[in-house]
Amino acid sequence: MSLRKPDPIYALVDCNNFYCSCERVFNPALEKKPMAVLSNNDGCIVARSNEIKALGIPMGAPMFQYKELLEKKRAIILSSNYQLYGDMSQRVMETLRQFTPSMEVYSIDEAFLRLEEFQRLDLIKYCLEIRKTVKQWTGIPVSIGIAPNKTLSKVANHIAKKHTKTGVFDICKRSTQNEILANFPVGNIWGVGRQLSKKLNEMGINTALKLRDVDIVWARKHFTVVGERLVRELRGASCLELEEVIAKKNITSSKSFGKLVTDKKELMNAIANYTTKACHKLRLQNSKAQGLYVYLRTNPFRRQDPQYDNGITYGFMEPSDDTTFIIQAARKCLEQIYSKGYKYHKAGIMLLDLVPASYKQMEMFDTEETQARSKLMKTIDVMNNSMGQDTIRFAAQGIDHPWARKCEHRTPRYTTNWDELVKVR
DNA sequence: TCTGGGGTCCTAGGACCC
DNA sequence: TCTGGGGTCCTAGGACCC
Repeated sequence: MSLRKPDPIYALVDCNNFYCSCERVFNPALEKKPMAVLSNNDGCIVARSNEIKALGIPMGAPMFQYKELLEKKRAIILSSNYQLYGDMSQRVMETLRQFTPSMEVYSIDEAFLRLEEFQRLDLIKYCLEIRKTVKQWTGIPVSIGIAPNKTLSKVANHIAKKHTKTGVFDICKRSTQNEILANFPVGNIWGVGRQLSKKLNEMGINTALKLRDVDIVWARKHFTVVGERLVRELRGASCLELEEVIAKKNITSSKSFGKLVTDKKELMNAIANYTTKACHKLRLQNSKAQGLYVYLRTNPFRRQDPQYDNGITYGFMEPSDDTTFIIQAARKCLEQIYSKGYKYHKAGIMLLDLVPASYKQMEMFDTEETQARSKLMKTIDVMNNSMGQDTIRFAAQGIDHPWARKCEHRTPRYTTNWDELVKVR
């Protein structure tokens, strides 16, 4: 009897056209119709139904370039509804957890599952069951790729989505790998972006199979450790681990404005809002930040305007999760980088070098005041969580937000707002 | 007119130390 | 005129992902 741990088996579960599918769950009339979901400020297309993909509209395309075509095709255009998608994502992930003890939530619509424990079962059948359950419990269709590592599970998922009726594909067998990789464009591999793809193609390496079979030392020399790891994974070794708990190392909040902003007060207002949002997230993951980065920039697409792009970091004496303190720090940063006369288009903040909130406090800083403030933050979070975002706000956030952009086509937040529940007549 | 937002990892190069 | 070498830490910037 061998006590050796079985080799890993990964399944990548990926929701099909996730944002579109979420919308369709609550409005079945959208089914089979061409539809797209726009980025935060209705600027770019960030989710496309199959019908839209068929029109050749790429991911991330600026809306204004395709407006005419979309209107002609009578496409349904929606603003993004992140509260809805976030909530639906949680439901999908909870469902997936029923099927394995080890899983990594990789993004809002993807999760890696480890399935080697279930090898005695027919894994394809098992995945079909997963797929059916997710659909039944949440209404969201998913595709599943089964493989010996993450990179190949991405390949398998791609095949599952595009070339199967079942939505499940297994690439564990060597012969299957040979066949699939030979026809898989190198640029579609996870981790091969535009630059790398261009370079590889120029070298004549245009399929995943060709990349798999290059010399490993050569791969390292030309494409660093990243390239070496890629090649190893294509060969079937598992180099990227499952990361079950991922505490973020930084938290960002930034947005481009609805109009160009010149006024320092308005900028401070926006920055206070971003800071508040980021601090809330920070406390949600039980972290504290050790520093802050604040940046401002003009619109690089407006060639006619003088350009400005500047940021500044601010280190804290002590890790903090206190919104009031961090807003003050952000104010100091803004004072330093604000320059009069520019038309600003975007501002953002980043909470840096996060550490666990339990991180040992230096006694001199752990005063009654900081303890009281920490209690205050908790109270604010509890109230805002139960009564809605920004029920309690900080003065610096301001009341009017003339810089904010609208989302003109947002659907109701069916699952998270009492006022917006689905009405059954 | 209109071009997202939130992340990670890796490398190169400078500063600094002995 | 000669002008070390190795190590670490930090930061900026590039590339990639969803």
